Formats: sequence, structure tokens, C-alpha cells
Amino acid sequence: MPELPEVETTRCGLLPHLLGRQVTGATLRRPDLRWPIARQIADELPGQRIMAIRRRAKYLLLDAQTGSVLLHLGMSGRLRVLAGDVPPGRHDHVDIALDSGRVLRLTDPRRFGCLLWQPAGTVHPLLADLGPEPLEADFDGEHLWRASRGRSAPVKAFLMDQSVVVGVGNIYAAEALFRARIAPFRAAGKVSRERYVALAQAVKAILAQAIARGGTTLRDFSAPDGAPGYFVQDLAVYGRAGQACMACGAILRSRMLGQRASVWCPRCQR
DNA sequence: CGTATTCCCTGCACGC
DNA sequence: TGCGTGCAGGGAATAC
Repeated sequence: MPELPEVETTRCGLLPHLLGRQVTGATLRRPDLRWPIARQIADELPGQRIMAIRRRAKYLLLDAQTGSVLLHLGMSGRLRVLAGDVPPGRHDHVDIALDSGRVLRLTDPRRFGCLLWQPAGTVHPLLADLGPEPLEADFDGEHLWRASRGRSAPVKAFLMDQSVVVGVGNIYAAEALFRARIAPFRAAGKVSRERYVALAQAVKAILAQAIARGGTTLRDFSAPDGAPGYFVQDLAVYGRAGQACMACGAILRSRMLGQRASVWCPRCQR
């Protein structure tokens, strides 16, 4: 589900429900997701106020006084704010109850997500080696070009490497490469500086547009209020293998690249 | 150091 | 209808 636009959509949806609220309790229905769920969420968080909700890469941070809840939605995670009396389903693993009477509920069928604790004044190791935020000014073509020198990996894998730039997953990597007219399997180190300028601009444009549409709902992604994302209507290549390119009419091709399907236009992208 | 592979888990579409 | 197979938005761990 969630790449940067979906996580950002989730963050914005949570803000009005969580900001300034006091946590009244937490229910952990299983001990772990990808890793053990931090005990502090049940032991330390209740009684504290949520002072801010931040996003770094695809992680969300709920800032309380003594620390932050650090969570990742993995492939299938979603967060919703519900009335306090909605019974939990099979994959509703964690509830955080609020003084508004509502509940923040984490659902994650595949359990690739995580729910950790970052003590105040520390930076969790998972956040230590991340690249720049793609929508910030320090991410640009120059950065991509410099980071890519000498690298033989496909440019799509390079773009999805979170130590190069964060937040870009399989969907938006495919879309940005199409927009920049770069073939996904080209060696990252052989792409010119000029083309990386176009790629960085494409990444920014695609992500901003996807956020404006509320993200991409392929199966079960939704904002915390249940609304789906509409960027799926704007996808040019992802999920369209075998169909005609919207720009030139050529048949879009698909190839496995790093265990992930990559779709591209053989005529537009070189 | 960089790159490629494997694995975590459930659900779903598909072919037989 | 049932069953097996492969694939799915992520990313850490491992083996070169």
C-alpha cells in the first residue's frame, strides 16, 4: 500500500483527530508485527498528550512528551480513527484510545509494518541512514547524479533505495521514470546529469500530484476517515503492462527487476 | 562498499 | 467448488 503519498495522506487525516489529544489507553492484541511491538506504547504512552504528528520517509512519528511512537505501515498497514465501540477484526492489531472517546486503530494483514518507540531526544536507528526527503529543496538532480556515480544497479532500484532518496516505492518509481523518459533497467551510473535533473523534477511532480489526489488506492488503502486515494486514475504505466502508452500508443512492457514488476514504454523510455 | 537474493505474512487472482 | 501457484505497495538480513 503505502509509499510517501499514502503515508502523508494518512498523516494529514490523523492530525485533526490526534493533535493535542491525551492517550487514555492502548490495546495490543498481539506481541509483534515485523518486530516486537514496543512495550512503551502500553506502559508509558497512556496519560500523555500527542503534541505533533510527523512523517520521515515512509515512517510516521506520533510525538508525545517522553518519546514518539514510530510506525511503518509496511505493505498492507492502515490507520483509522474510529468510534470507541467498533469491534476489532482479525487483523486489527493495535488500538490507541483517545480522550475524545475515539480510537486510533492499526490494521495490517501481512504484518510487515512495525510499531516502535523512540525516546525523546534520540533518533531511532531505522531513521539514521535515510536519504533526503524528495519534496525538500536538498533533493534535486545534482544529488541523484552525484549519488549514482559508479553504480551499476538499475536506475529504478537506485531510485527506490531509501538511502538515496526516501519515500519512492514501486508505483511512483515507475511513474517518475516514465515521466522523465528513462528506461528503468538502465545502469544508474550511466544516466546523465541532465536526465537526473528531469528525474528529480518528475519525482517531485508525481509525489505532489499523488498527495493532492489522496494517494493511490489499489486494494485497501484509505485515509483515516475511510476515503480512498484517486491517483490510481492518473497512473500512466504502473499496472498497465500490455496496454497502450498514453503518450505514443506503443504497447507497455513489463519485466521483473529486483523481484518487482517494472512497467515501461519501450518507445518513450530509453 | 555495492549488488543480488531471501525472507517475513496473508489475501487474492488465476489456471486447472 | 477446491487446490496449487504466483504475485502484491517494503525493507532488513544475508551472502557474495
